[in-house]
Amino acid sequence: MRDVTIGEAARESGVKVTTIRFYEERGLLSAPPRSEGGQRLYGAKDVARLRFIRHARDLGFDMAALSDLLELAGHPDAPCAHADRLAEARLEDVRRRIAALQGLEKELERMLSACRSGTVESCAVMESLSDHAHCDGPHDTDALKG
Amino acid sequence: MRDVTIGEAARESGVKVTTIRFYEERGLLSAPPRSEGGQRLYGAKDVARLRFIRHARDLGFDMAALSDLLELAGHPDAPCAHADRLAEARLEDVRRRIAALQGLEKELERMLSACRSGTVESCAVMESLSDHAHCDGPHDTDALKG
DNA sequence: ATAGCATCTACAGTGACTGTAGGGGCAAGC
DNA sequence: GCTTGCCCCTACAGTCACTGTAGATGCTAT
Repeated sequence: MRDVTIGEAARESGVKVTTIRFYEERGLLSAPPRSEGGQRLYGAKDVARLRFIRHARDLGFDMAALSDLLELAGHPDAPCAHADRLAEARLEDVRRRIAALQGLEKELERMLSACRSGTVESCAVMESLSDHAHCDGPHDTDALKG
Repeated sequence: MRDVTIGEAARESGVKVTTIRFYEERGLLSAPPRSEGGQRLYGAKDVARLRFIRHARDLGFDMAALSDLLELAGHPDAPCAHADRLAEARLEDVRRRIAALQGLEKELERMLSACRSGTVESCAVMESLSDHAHCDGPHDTDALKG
């Protein structure tokens, strides 16, 4: 378990140097020992923890959930129901986001397919944005001009 | 075109009171006239502009794109190619996010379906997070934001 | 006149970083 | 030994698009 500098830990884990220091400040990572010159020295466990963090962040877990997950990781004998719940909450959130984005995709497609590259006045994109029929309330396209 | 207070403008447009003031500060909305008591007074055009802003924000346009769109809205004779490009960029971004999130959805589903509610040590969720095999490729962390 | 909500300004806080300024550490080449 | 050049250090400001707060004032209804 040789020690590596923050730069190498960054390269190995895929977490940026500044972000590693930020995680240390936020307590996601404990402060590592330092070299005589004051540089941080990381071992293999730290790098593994960084990779864990990065993977979880990539999956959309926020830092609060990450704290929980890292706490759990330190207690392998505990029941995993908690981790399970966190993952389920993530999955629900991801599905909600997908549904919302697919709605946007449809609306943007509709806007673009109707665009005839004329002037702004008759542009479907602008009309679409002025038209709040898909949100709520009345619309008044003319009121925006001038 | 009767004038309304910020509260009513908020109700009619669906943009919160504080957010309206924030937009004014950022120049998305020009400073409206005031009542004798110093309260902001909005006309129908302002409310329409707020609805336009809200709709565009809902569709994921950021404030820089919004400035462009609002500028365009003021020049109805200009060609609409610019608005078109903005919408296309939005659509591409939305599709990238959807693809990224569907990847996450699959991974989370896999994690959860393998979880036997045992201990953390054998929990598929934790294993999955520790295992970086599924995430070596280039990453699009942005896909998770917003 | 009073109650009670709406509005005002000004500023701090959010999440998860990113960027900058101004310095010091460290290995290689001269 | 000295310089070059990259890596690292701390501390703090900036990002985005708001949200929240405090304390004062305006407006409306009773």
